[in-house]
Amino acid sequence: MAIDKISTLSSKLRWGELEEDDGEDLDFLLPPRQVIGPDENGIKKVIEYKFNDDGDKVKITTTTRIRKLAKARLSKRAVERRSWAKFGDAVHEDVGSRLTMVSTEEILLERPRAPGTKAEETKAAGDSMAQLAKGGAVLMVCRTCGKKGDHWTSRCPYKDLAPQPEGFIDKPPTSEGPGAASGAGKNTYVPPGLRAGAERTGTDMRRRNDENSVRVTNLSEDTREPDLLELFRTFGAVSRVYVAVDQKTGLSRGFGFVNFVNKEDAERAINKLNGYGYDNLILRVEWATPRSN
DNA sequence: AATGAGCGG
Repeated sequence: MAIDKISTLSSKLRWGELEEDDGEDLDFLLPPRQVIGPDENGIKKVIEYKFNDDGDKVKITTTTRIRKLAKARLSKRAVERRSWAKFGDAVHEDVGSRLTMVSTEEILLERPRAPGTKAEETKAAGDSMAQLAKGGAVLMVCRTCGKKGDHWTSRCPYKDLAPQPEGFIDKPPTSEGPGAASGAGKNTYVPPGLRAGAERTGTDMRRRNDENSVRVTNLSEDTREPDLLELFRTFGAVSRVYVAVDQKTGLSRGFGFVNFVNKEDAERAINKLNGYGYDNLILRVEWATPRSN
């Protein structure tokens, strides 16, 4: 740092007086501060003017080296990166001017999917959009027969006729049939027991067996599901018991259903328990008609 | 007298 005396204040303006006056600041009398550089060597000069304690006007030159110091801390690679051309949002920035940018670029993530299914998906989405435009909701498209707005896959009237989905990748799906139309089963894992050629037992385990459903009416008001189970399980495996309960009052509505795994057991239960006295009432036990939607 | 809830894409 260099300090050069430039001039001495006039006798009129004594430093001591100035300080004691209302702290008046005479810096406005001084030339403005100047900053030169830093140059290519990282040399930066700051020139400022001040009054010293004796009231002399002095020029203070401060010389610092920035770049050199900074460079010493940077790795070679980091220094090299500074010369890289800017790209993206920083393309209009000067080389070396800014090291980081906040990216506003949109990144779309792709869902990994087997190739070839994309077009179908897009098309299906398009169909849905078209339906929405017409004002209809697009819930309920049967995956078995492809019919829209009529039934869920689990209630498809053709579910027993439809070809079962083929096995895993080693067996390509058939190109015709309603199953293929909906794209169901394609590249989808199918458990061995359900693959084509697997042994089929008489009962289809994927379906809830509403077939062996028994309706029980004239139950006393305090009969609950555990009671029904106790009463009916003596005839065979029971898959479900249900007692209709009023949603508001929580009171039993006096009837319920019992589902049997085996039809014969259901039949025997009906024969034995219909007309049977339970609590203080005579039970009615008969086949239940399949429930509506 | 009386025929269930809820689950989806």
